[in-house]
Parts: sequence; structure tokens; C-alpha cells
Amino acid sequence: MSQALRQNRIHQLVKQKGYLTIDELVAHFSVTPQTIRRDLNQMADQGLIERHHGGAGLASSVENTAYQTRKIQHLAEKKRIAEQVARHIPDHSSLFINIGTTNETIAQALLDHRGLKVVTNNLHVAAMLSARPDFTVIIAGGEVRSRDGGIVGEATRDFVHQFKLDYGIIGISGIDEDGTLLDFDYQEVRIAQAIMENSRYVYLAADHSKYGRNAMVRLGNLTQCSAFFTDARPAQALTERLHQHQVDLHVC
Amino acid sequence: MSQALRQNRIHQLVKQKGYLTIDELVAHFSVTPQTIRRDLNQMADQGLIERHHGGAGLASSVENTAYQTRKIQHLAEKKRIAEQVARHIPDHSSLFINIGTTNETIAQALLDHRGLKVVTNNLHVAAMLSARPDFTVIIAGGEVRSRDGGIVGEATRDFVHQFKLDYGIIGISGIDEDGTLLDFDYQEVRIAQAIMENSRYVYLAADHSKYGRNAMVRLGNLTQCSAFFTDARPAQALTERLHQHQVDLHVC
DNA sequence: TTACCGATGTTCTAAATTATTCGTTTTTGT
DNA sequence: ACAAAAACGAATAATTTAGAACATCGGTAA
Repeated sequence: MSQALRQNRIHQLVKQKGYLTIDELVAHFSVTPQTIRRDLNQMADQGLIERHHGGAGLASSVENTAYQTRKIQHLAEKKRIAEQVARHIPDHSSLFINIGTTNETIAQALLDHRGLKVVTNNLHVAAMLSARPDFTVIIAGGEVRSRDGGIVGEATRDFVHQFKLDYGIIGISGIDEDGTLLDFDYQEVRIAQAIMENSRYVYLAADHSKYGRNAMVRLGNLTQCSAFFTDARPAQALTERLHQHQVDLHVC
Repeated sequence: MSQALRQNRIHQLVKQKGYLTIDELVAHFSVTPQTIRRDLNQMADQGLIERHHGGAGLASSVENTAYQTRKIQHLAEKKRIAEQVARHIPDHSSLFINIGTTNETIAQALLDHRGLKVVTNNLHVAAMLSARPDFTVIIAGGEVRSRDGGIVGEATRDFVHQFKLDYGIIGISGIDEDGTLLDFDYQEVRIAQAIMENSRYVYLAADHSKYGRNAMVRLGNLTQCSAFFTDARPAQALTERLHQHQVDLHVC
């Protein structure tokens, strides 16, 4: 195994576990401690990880928050959903992306696209997509919530209203049995509504954990969307309603 | 099998597996390692794959931008400077941070502080600092430059003018012998100036590579700052000027 | 046919990577 | 605080890989 590859794997492992001892890495890769030290030192020089005695951990910029753990939940499902959503977004189109871990996974999947124009109030999405020089990334201004990297508030809503884009990609906290979309956060709902108003197509992405979850604030109804991407078939009644309102259902 | 055909197959295999050793390819195609190397080098020249020792892998979609390399240059010096700047920022104070890799290092060093209130037009700084729940991070809105994660423009300047904070931390591209601060980017300069106007203390951080570098746009003069943090003692004349204007000089 | 051209194989030296050894520093247990 | 154990970094040796130079092969066009 080459050095580059091993360092990549180490980086992934560190991001996953938060901390690794040299012994663990020696056992994992079957090389000498000295080799691991060289790797870790090189990576620390690049700021990829933080070097400690006996091992290495995350560079302090990426601390493990509640948000980080939420991000790993249902990751496989989210990735499948994200792949599917990305397939339905053509190159060179314009889109909104709002807050939510599912949306961030979608942003990741969109990295292979070309020339996208993206308006977002999600700091993580902006950071991810702005790495692509051919993308236009526009971020809303305001106070950043540490909880999820979201930017919310009146000003953000006005900001969204400046645009009229092809696609709006929104995430939610819960879906009621009758298709009512629910969220925990009042401000976030206002922004999602603004996005729905100003998008030609509205794509909703939600994994099965959102079914029947009780959140407080009403956002709208599933029937207002153009397409619904999920990983588990919804209840029969809801499926029929979607069909009636010509909402495309994509079960991934 | 022709060269073109083999290279095509290699490309497919790399995309499939993510990484291939030369040995694997030698076995797969029954040719000598030298032939494989020639193939890989040619393909790497075209940017199709990324060459490593012992094999080749995917060309990372996140291209190694000029920004990425700039970020590693003088990293050790930048870290020392950042530590020193951080020591001069008290907990619970408010500050501006603008664009630049040095500023990002400073943001990193500020992660150990408490209750900071930060206004920035630097996406990376915002992402880093927003991980801390007790920080208030406010980001300017607008188009994100992929080059450096900066948000610039008229609106950003107005945004800065909304605030009056304790500290302004600015970076620059060059310092002339007489202390003139220079930058390559006109828009960036406007924002730095706005920050200087609206900060009670202005901290300038610049490593030695900035001395005598010729950038085009005039930002201001070192004497307008409250303190100057660097890693190498400036020329005698400049040192005296700083002393005359009561600018604190910190050589780290 | 014959000279030429590109691709491949062969050989050899330089460079990169890894393992090993050893003295020094840091951590840990008492 | 002290000593043992663990970990570190530097130096060096061993191994692997890279790259250049040249020979060979097969096809092509004059």
C-alpha cells in the first residue's frame, strides 16, 4: 500500500473515530511505528490532523458536536437519497439548498456536476460547494447557528426572495401521515417557505426516520413539492395522495 | 492491446477501485512496470488520474487550488504569529476577521477562547469558529469566491459598516519599505479599510514573505494599526517608524 | 525492400519509502 | 520526586519504485 493511500485512510479513520493511537494504526496497516509517526507528522504539518503523544486526533477545527453525530445517522440511506436527487439536477442549473444534514449529503453528491449556481443559508454546503471554481455559490448573511451551520432570520428570508431559481432542495424534521411537513424551528420554516415560493421545482428529501415524527411548526404539505426522495415507501394513503397531486415519488 | 485501449481500461479501473498499484496493473495487462509507468504518467499529465508512489488513484475532484498550497506555505510561522495574536485577544471580546490564510490560522488559534463575537467575510473562518456554541459568528452574505472562500463586494462593505467592534484582524499581500500596506485585490482592500474604520484596535498579521512584495492596491499604512504581528524583525527604518507611531511590534 | 516511427522491453542509477537502531524526552506509576 | 516504561526523533540501512537510456519489435510509407 502506498504512502498516499495510507495517509488517506488514516485521515478517514481519524475523522470517523476522533482519535487514534499509533499502536492501533500499526496493527491496522502492518507497518512499523516509525512509519506511522512519519505519516502523522506529515499530515499534522498540513494541518489535516492534530498530533498528540501516542497518537493523533482531529484538527481542533472539527470538533465532535451533536451535529456531527447526527450527520452520521442513517448515512447510507442519506447517501442513496442524495445520489438520486443529484441525478435529477442537470448541469448548469440554479438551485436553493437549505439547512439539514440530508441536504449536506446532497451537496456532496452535487460536487460532480458542472457549473451549478447555488444559493444557500447553510454554511457547510457553501464551504463544500465553493471548492469548485466553476460553481457560483451565494451565501446568505447573518448569524451562524453553531448547532447546524445554518443562517436564519428575517434578513435571510428577504435574501432568498431576491432570487428565482430552477430547483429548491429542502429538508424537514418530520412528515405527518397526511403529508404535512413539519419542523422544529419557526425561523427555518419561514426560509423553507420562501425557497418553495421562488423555485420552479421543489425537491424534498427525507429518510424514513422522518415519518410520523412530531415536530411543532407546520411548513406546508408534501403535495406542494415537485418530487419526494426517500428511502422507504410511505404509507399507502400518502402514496396515493402524491400520485393524485402528481408529485414524483423516488424510493431509493 | 494498443496503448490507447489499455489507458482507457486503466482509467475505468481507477474510477471503479479508486486506487491501483503498478503491480496490479502489471499482472492485469501482462506488460512491464515501465510500460505501466509511462501510461500512468501520460494520464496524470492529462489530469485523468493522480500519480502516487507505487500506483495511481483518482484525480481528487477538489482540485489542489493555488489556495490550498498557499495555505501550507510558512505554516509554522503563521502558527506562531497566530498564537501571539490570540494571546492579545481577551475572552468575550468582539472582532472582525477578514480574508487570508494567516487570518484562518488565527481563527484556529482563537478556538480556545470563550464567548467571542466574530464578524467575518471569510467562509473558512466562519465554518471554523461556528463550531463553538458559545461564540457568536456573523458572516457577510454574497457570492463566495472559490479562490479563497472570501465574500467581497459593495454589499459586504456596507455589512461591515453596521458594526463597531473591539478588534479588527486584517491580513495583507505585501508591505512596502515605508510601511505602506498593499493588496492584489481592490474589493478586498475596501473591506479591510471598512474594518479598520470600525475597530477600536487594528491588529495586522503578516509573515516575512510579505515584506517588499509588490501588490498593486494601496490599503493604508502600518502606522494606522494598533499592533503588528510578524515572524521576522522588519527593517530598522520601519521599526523606528512603528515606534514613533506607537504601534506595538510583536516578533514571534 | 528499406528507412522510419512509435510502442515496448531491458538495464541501470537515482530517488523515495520503510525498517531498524539508539539516545533523548515525555508520560506514568509509586 | 523518582524510576520505569513508553514514545519520540535522528541517523542509517534495506527495500521498493521511478526515470533515463538504449535495444528490440512490428507496422507503415516511400
